Order: sequence, then structure tokens, then C-alpha cells
Amino acid sequence: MTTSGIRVRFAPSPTGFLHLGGARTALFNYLFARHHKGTFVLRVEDTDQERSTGDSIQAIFDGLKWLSIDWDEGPFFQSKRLDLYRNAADRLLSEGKAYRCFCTPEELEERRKEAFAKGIPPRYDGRCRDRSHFPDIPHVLRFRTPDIPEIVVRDLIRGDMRFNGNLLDDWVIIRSDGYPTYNFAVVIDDLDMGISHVLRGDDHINNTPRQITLFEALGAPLPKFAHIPMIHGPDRAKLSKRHGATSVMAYHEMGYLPHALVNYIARLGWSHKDQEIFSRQELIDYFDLDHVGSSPAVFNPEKLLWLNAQYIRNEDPSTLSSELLPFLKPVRHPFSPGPDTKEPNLDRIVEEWKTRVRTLTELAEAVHPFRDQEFSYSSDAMEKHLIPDNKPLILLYSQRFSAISSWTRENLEEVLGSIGLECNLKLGKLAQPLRAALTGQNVSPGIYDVLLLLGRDEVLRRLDRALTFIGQHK
RNA sequence: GGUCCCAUCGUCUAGUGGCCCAGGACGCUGGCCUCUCACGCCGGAAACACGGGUUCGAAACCCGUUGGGACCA
Repeated sequence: MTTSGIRVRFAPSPTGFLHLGGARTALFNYLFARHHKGTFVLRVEDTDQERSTGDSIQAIFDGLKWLSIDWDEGPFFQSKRLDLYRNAADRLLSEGKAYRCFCTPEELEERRKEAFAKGIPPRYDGRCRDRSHFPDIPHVLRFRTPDIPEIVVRDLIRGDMRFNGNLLDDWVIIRSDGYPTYNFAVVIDDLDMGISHVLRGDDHINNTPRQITLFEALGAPLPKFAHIPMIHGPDRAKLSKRHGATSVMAYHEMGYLPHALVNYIARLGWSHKDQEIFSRQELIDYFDLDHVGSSPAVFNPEKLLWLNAQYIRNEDPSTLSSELLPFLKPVRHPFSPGPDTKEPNLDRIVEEWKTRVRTLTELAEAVHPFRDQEFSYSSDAMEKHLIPDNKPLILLYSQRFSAISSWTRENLEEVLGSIGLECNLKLGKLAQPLRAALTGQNVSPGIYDVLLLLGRDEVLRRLDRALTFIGQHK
């Protein structure tokens, strides 16, 4: 698998479902790895005991699986690698690059308030740096931040970002409970896993200077960094729960196709000339960091819907049918189309509907009257077409359809044609009442397709039902 | 408040100093096709945040302003 030295990772914290932003970060890492024939590592950053849950871990796996974003190594769990962080910290301690700090949270909070009152940025003052007495009480380990005036983050997407090194304080690397802090565990893991490129959300930009000083203190080469801009909601704030559906799996439930979502999030922040629709292979072939933009993108549900519709109508009917299965409503009153027609074939129904829907949920809704005898008449259909004036026409249909020798498109066209001539009606006037009687709607696939899909027996039954209905409601 | 980032149609974006009085896509909209609705096809409205530079030439480079965002507290 690995033929290049490129190694990337997706490192989610399991504190919720996989949201769109996380999915995109995962996707970009995946695409980058596949494009360069590198290795994609999955690492679960579950050192926050309070907020990490098993359900979240499962939700993240489910989301990645649904989107077919597969990884090469892992999943690794930080909670199972505590020794690694401990050892690294001990090494720093013995080298004098870290030290024990006995300041209590209360003391720190007080000093923070004082600093705030004086209007200076609160930062640890380093008072435990050189202490020689180590009482046997709980303490944290702090990193002895080197005195560097400026730290430059070389970012593959944004270029150089300069930070004032004097603003970094001696941050905690191991908490008093023995757990590593976020920034510490990340660096130790990226190093241990040989990560060559760190592609992550740009909400981590401000963590990078600290991480760089740690890499350097460890004598380790720096990975290359690439910070991907956030995905925003319509209010231009970071996408979150209050923006509605942000869980990847929620899109599954709403009837989106996984590749449509992948295609959509790929194009959010990345582009390849004017192309909008990409196969998985094209995504892999074309993906590059040079064309990842640097400004945040606003999530647009309309465009996702359009893409989903594209994928639905380009999918072959049998694949689509099987994807549709979980969305189908139970059929309570099945019907047999009659001797001239095969069983109502889901593939054929889907074929006729797929250019008219945008989600699998809509498709399931549309398909139902073609599988179940029970359906209701829409108010439009009742007002415009299921009216006494049309009773003779519907009766005529019933008679002529009964008389057809075989139920073929040609014969049906002939029936409608001849009725049109007899009654001096154009196809428009002929088809609508028939459509309303057969489907209960003013909108459906082509009238001949509807007739063929339902079959003679069911068509005659529905015509009878319409006649009865009109009789009762004149 | 501090640090950092960002800025092309409503939205996603193309654009890497002349090909741009700015191209594509979604959405909106006029029309064609047509048995309805879609699909498809043809057209339209719609943007370089502002102000200074640099340059023969700036959407692109630099500075400032404004606006937005993220992180930390």
C-alpha cells in the first residue's frame, strides 16, 4: 500500500457523531493519501474521559463506512497509549525540557484574574520552573517552552504564518491525573506514527506553534501542515447542531446517496477547474492541496440536493432499487398487474421515477402507489379531473382497455389515438383525467408508462374506483 | 480582550499580472421540447468589500480601512 513516504491521519475526538466538517477533513486526508499512494491512519483521540463515549466512536466508524472512506492503519485509541505519553514526558523531564508544577488550580485562577485586571494576557509565569523541592502531592508536568522570539508555521495552504514566541507559556503536557493534554498527545502520536502531513481543520492553527516547539524539543522533524478552512452555516458561523442536520448519518436517513455527499463536501473548499461531478477515482486522481481554498465555505443544502438528484438519475435502476429498499413503505394491499404484465417490477418503476425525485425518501413516496392498491386522490386531481364531466371518458377508457387484445404500448397508443379522434380531444385533455384516475395525482411518469406499469387488471380496477368516486362526489 | 486566519455573483467556485467591461455550477428567471411533472436544450439578471500604492497594465502584488471567522481567556 505504501509506496511513498506520505502518511496522513484523521484524528477525531469521539464526543459526538461524525459531522460534515469532520467528514470533509477525513475525506481530504483519504484523498491525499490515495492520490500519493500513501498511508491513511485513523486515530481516535479519546483522552477526554468526561466527553468521550463509545457511541460516538461507533458513530464515527459508521459515518466513515457509509461514505466509503477507508483507512489503512488503526483505529488507534489514545486512551490505550498512555504509557507512550508518560514515557515521552519522562524523557523530557529527565532532559530538563519539562518540569513538575505544584501550583493549584485555585492559585492559577487567582493569578489569571490579576493578570486580567492589569490588562495583560494571562499566562503561566513559570514559577515552578526551577524549584528543587518536590513534595509527594499531585502535580502536573509542564513543557519548558524555549525562548524563541518568532515561530513560523509553514502551511501548505496558507503559506507562512508568524507567531510571537514570547506569547507562549509553559503549558501543561501531563495533567495531575496522569492523562496527557491534547497538544501533547497529538505531537507524540504524530511522531510515533510517522505522520508526514497534518491535514486538519483550521481551528487548530493556534495550536500549531506549541506543537512545533515540542517537535523541536524532541529533536524530531516537523510534519508538513495544511489547515483546511471550516465549513460554515448560513449565518457564517462554524457549522454546529443548531444549523440542523450536520451529522453525516442524518443525510443517510434523509435519502441521500453517500457519493453525492462525498462529491458535495469535496467541492466545498476544493475545486478542479469547472468540474462539478466527480467519480471516486477522479477525486483521487485530481485531488491536490494547491486547489484547496483558504476561505471558509458556507454549506448550501440546495446544491447538495441537486447533486443527489444527479446521482439518482445517473444510477442504474437495479442498484437504485436496492438502495431504496430500506426507505420503502410497507405494501398493505398488493396487486397483480394481470396476465399480460409481469409482476410490478421495482426496477421499472424506479426507472420511470428517477428523473423526478431528488432523494431516496421522495422516490419511496413516489413509488408507493405503483406497488399498493391503496392511494388517495390529491385535491388538485379531484378538482380538475375527477369530475362528473369526465365520467363518460373514463367509462370509455374502461371499455376500450378491456377490449384490447394484448397490453402493449402500441395498442394503448392506438386506443388513446382513436378516442382522441372520436371525442375531438388532444392528448393533453385525454391523458390528464386518466392520469388522475390511475395515480390520484396530476403529476406522474408518461401515461403509457403508467398504464404498462400497472397492468390491465389494476388499470381497470382503478378506473372503476374513480367512477365510483365521481358518482359519490358530484 | 489577546493571537491568528479570511474577503470574486445570494451560495460553491474558476482566476497564480495582460486571454477577464470576470468563466462554470446551485438557486432565481424567460423560452424551447412536451400527455402532466421532471429530465434535457437555448437565453437572462446577478460578484472582483473599500481606499491608497507598485506597474505600461491589476480581481490577481504591497499597505491601510472595514467586515466576517476561529482559537485562547
